[in-house]
Amino acid sequence: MRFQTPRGTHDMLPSQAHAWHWVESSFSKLARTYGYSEIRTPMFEDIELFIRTSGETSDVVSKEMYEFVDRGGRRLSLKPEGTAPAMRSYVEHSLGAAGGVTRLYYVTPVFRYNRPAKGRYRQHHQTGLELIGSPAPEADAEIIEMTVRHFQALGLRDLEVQLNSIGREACRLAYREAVLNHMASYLADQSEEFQATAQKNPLRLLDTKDPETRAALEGLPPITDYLEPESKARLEAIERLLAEAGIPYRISPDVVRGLDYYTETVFEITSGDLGAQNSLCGGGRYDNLIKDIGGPPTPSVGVGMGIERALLVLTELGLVPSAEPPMAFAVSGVPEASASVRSLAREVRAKGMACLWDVEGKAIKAQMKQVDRSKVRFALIVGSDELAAGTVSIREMATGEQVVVPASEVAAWLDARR
RNA sequence: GCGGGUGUAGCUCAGGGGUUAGAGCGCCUCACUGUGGCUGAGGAGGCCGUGGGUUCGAUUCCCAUCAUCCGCCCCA
Repeated sequence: MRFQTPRGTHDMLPSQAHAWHWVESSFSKLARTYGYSEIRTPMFEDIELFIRTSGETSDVVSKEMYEFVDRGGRRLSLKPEGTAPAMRSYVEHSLGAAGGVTRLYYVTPVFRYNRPAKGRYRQHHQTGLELIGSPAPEADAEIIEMTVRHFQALGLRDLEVQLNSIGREACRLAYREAVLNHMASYLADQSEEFQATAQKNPLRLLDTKDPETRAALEGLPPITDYLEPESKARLEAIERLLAEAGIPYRISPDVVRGLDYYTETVFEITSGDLGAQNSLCGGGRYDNLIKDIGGPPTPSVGVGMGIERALLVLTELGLVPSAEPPMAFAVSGVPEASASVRSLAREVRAKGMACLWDVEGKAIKAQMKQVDRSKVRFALIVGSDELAAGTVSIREMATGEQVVVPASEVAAWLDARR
């Protein structure tokens, strides 16, 4: 019996590790420059946390959670998104007690039981940002700007933020009526399931790709026409702030998001290089979430960014930098040189440079082959001549040039060339 | 959850109802004599995804299943 990764999951192989480190470290570095601190929460939570926040009727909760009952009878779910767990922790540990706003970032796997496709996996990974405790539009803009800066730092250009506001409760109720009235004759011909969705959350209809539904939506005023004055002012303020930051954006009435906790601001960034799953990130404001899970009313805004999707685009565009080659490989030309090679390797490593060697003590030819394969920059060769003279022949693999250096100076010699 | 494509060597892929299933790349050995790459000569490696069916005979045809890819839905 041979085993393979469960459906929709992937091993992160050694050949891909540096690309992941690159994205993650670029992200965390950026987050820290804005004053964000990392938070790590468990891989699973009380399932009720997600039902309360994302909403019973959301796709994520209704059909995509990895839920299970543990041996103690607790109903749990692998985390399907990053915000609710972070807010659970914020409330549980009273992270807001210090006063002012709280800025958090995270890097986490998330799990959704959906059908795998390009850019859509059952376990994928997200980087995320949460700015907790401020109703200011400057907070919304900071999150959006950071998201753009993150993708820019990785080398992506031609990014366009798709921004929208879905208003507060009163606005959404009014808009729901408007959608249902506008679509009444069209809906009458649709399946019961489709009608039920339309009743429960008419906003879901707006981002459809079905041409007939699109046609039926023709002439429907955007939700932004129904915004309360405060919401409208917020949206306009965000627009000004983005313009000030030089960030291209577009108001997209179709962007509505699939999680119920969003209020007012929602946004996405999409990529043409991704196919059907073209969203690189999604975020927005969630002013009621913390209150809904038992915390104090705490207006907040955040974003989640997909690492796999970013890597898909970056790979497509050839923007993933190649891994830095190891510095050296210590080769023993004769068996007696073995101890010298080990001590040489130790000295190089002590200076913080990578140095490999052949634990099996193979013939020099075989070792040189390993040197070639391991893509190191320098081979440090100790044969009988070098052993007698207390020297090392250093061969630069790319050019074949070779110099003789006193053994005691090798580490410094390499250090000067990195 | 629905529709379609694809599963043959480590990788990318060809093939085809009938004795030992192929290529390129990769891997191993040897030659080029303290030293990799280049070249030449050898070699290893496949229950043709899995289970059933049709057939004298299946890796090839049919069905199922699993995986994967592309759409739909949804999203990261």
